[in-house]
Amino acid sequence: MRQLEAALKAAGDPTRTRILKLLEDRDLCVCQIQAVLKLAPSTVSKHLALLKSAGLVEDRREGRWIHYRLAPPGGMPYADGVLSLMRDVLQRDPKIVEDRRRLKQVLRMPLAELCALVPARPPADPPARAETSR
Amino acid sequence: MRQLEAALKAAGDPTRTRILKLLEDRDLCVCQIQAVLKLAPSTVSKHLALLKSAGLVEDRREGRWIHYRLAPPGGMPYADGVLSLMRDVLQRDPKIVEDRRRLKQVLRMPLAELCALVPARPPADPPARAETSR
DNA sequence: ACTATACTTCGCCACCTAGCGAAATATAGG
DNA sequence: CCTATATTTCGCTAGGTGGCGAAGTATAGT
Repeated sequence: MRQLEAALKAAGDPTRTRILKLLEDRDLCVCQIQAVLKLAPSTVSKHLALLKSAGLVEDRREGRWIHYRLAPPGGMPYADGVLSLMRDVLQRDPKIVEDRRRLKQVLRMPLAELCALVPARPPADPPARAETSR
Repeated sequence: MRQLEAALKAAGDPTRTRILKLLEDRDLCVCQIQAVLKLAPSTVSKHLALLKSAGLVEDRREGRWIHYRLAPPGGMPYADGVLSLMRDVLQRDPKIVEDRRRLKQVLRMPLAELCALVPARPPADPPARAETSR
């Protein structure tokens, strides 16, 4: 029962729902997900950890990056059911569609470039030697 | 997306999961559910209200009693999916099995008797003319 | 009308959770 | 080893949630 609860709670948060829908098409590394969701890295990381502990996703290190993908069938007992439910759902949801659109753009650029700009800064961000602190 | 979230959150709480599994076999009134779960009436009521607002159950007044049942297909968009997921699941879970066992006993007695003893009082409860108020 | 009964609503409390930024960890490359 | 980068962990805060009891609402019966 705990496991079902974990899977349903994991899927039942809107941010994590968005992550699951993003991962439907392809594996993604944290910074790509972050670029689409526009949330702090720590926040994204926490969501991914929770999804993983619920058995809905798995991760795999690839150099400096950690790629996440939907868990394949046969893992934790209720993950399959929840994942296939999620797969059938929200295909036309505006937020999900918008996320997919943004993902397409994100996938255009190499990881190295992407992660540099991911904190969602306005395009122009001159170094601006701020000597104020210390 | 809000509706999917509501359905998943509704199903993702262990107490509400137990309620949904109880309702699989037959409609039940609040006091029957309460008798099985052994929770305060206000607590059960709140859970039922939440399940209802998520579209997972519906209610129907029957004299003094309000009966709840699982929502039939074709209601809120994601209720069906979540309900059929729930139906396939936890059939052997010890808590669920125990609930079903208790439910069988509860169904043996008429509603009138049941509700009287539901607050889980010790068997003897003398009237004790309390003239204190008014 | 009043009382009793079945439920719901309200107010409260303890706990959990999503978000952030700062600090820690891990890998790549000099 | 040292720096840079990608991700996680930690500490915090604001808001959500499950439990309860008390008070309110609705129906049945007198």
